[in-house]
Amino acid sequence: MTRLSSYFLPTLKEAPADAEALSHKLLVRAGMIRQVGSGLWTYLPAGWRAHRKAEQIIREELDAIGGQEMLMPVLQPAELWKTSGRYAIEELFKLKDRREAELVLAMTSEEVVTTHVARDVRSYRDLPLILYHIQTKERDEPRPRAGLLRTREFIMKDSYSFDRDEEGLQHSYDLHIKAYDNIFDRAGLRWYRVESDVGMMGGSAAHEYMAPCPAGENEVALTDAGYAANVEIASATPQAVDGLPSALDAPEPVETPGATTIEAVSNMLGVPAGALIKAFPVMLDGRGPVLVLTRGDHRLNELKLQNALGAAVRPAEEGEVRDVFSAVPGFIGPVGAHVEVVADEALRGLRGLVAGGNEPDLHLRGVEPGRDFEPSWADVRTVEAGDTDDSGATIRIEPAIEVGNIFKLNTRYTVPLGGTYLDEGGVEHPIYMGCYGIGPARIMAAAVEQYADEAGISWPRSLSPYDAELVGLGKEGEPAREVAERLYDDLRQAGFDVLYDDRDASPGEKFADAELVGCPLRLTVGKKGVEAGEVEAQIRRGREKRSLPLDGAAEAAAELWQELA
RNA sequence: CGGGGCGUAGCGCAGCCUGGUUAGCGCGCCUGCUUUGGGAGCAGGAGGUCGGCGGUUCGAAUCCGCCCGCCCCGACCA
Repeated sequence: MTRLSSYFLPTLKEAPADAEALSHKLLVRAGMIRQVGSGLWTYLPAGWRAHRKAEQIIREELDAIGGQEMLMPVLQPAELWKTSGRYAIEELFKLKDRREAELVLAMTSEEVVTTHVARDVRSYRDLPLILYHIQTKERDEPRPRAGLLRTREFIMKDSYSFDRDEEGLQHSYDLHIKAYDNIFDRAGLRWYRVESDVGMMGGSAAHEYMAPCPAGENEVALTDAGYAANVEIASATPQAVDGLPSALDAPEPVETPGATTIEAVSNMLGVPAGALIKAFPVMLDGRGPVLVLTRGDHRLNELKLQNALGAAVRPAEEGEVRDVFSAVPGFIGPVGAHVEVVADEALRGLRGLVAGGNEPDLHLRGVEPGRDFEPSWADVRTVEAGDTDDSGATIRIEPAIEVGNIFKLNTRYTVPLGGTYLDEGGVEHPIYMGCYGIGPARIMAAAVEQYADEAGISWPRSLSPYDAELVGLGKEGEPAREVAERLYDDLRQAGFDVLYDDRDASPGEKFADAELVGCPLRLTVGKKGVEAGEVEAQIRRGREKRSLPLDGAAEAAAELWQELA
């Protein structure tokens, strides 16, 4: 029984002043969520129903690939995290109990699940396994934001696969791709599966599922030819430099007083920014100084640089530029450099470039990589809209919400935590592992972001808290109300989850609330309709209205429902 | 962590600069009557430690100091 007259669905005419993202504003206004603290949210009854719809889709698809649902604790011994090497993570909440024993609040559950597998899996006969749970996660985020998009406490489905070798892991990974594709299709989202960073903590492959929308925190590079990657790691063919100066036989000094920026040098010499070599003096963890070069119109991508060099990178400090690089800040360049030089691939083959002269107020023109200095080459720049993929298709860049990710961990956790098995010959091997996450709350937020209109939320029918909202007009005791009551029963008989607006409120208020809350179908029973023998149906997405016969309205509504997205 | 902003009734805001009786407005809420196909009308009513602590002052929402909370941009997000 869900009658609005007694249901806790506190809708608001105005959004909280500090809400910025559309999903944040609408989920609050529609009475789905309320804030408790920064990054801490309560799901009110209707919001929780939507969340559970998302969970259930995830559960069914994970079960379909052989996943086994379980439940692990949020509160975990610090010892496990010390063993795995993750205890130092700043986002990890750490605490002590009354006996001063150290505990953590889990942000994911690799340590615990691996411990169970390590203890109880001994034979190749016990593998493969896919284990998952849908559990609260805690993260001490530096900056929670945008309602449900980035919170300190949230519910996540995390699954873990255990296989005897890389081939098995690949199979489990492929199964998850299949499950995830189904999940996001069923959730009604527009989504992309993109290549993503494997991180510093080991692992050999990773993909993210991205739902494009303006509030997204991530950027994805896409082409119509099917290229899809997180901008963090995307690669592409750069656009050519227009107006490159002609080549010279040897570099030639040119006075550039006070010109320490790309823009200043470019203006002073009358050459495009792309004709410049941008030089970044960086310090490499455990390897010392490196001079990194990109084209002047390109941006260095620190993550790609770090991955290319295989070590953590930090910018050199001003003193280091002078002492270690023997260079002048603002005029640093690769010709005659005393340190290792790494050049971005986009510079390869270019001639007639302008580079810093390593002396105050001096640049060199006619510079040619490979002739005037010998770099090692790497792809370390950030791709841009307008670049092209291998097939020649043009890159576009869209903001997106990360709604899921899949990750090959290999033996990153099984080795430190002792996860091994014996093969047919009695030989011990480490177990190969994968981990796979989905945030149901982000699915909700992405659905709101992607489909909302000026009137409010428009849920995909698979996520909607209720299948339909029934609006009964008129006063209690009037014939229209009795008809509405009967239809309410019929709809429930027909298998609908119905939200019935039986409040003593004006029609306008009821319609506005129904559209704000966003059920895919609205059925209205009023005096006029009853006299004409019809029920008005409104399809929320597009707000198209249709007339249904009063006799058999529930069946007609069920048919209409089948057509909805 | 760097930068910016905000904190006065459930929500949205004014008042603060220039200190001075019972701190206002709109929406929402309660009661009654009317109204009922697009956020109704009239009448009456309830609701506020002005984020907290301390200071200045005869007197502080208002001035000063410290603290707390929240939002946005950036950094960060293994």
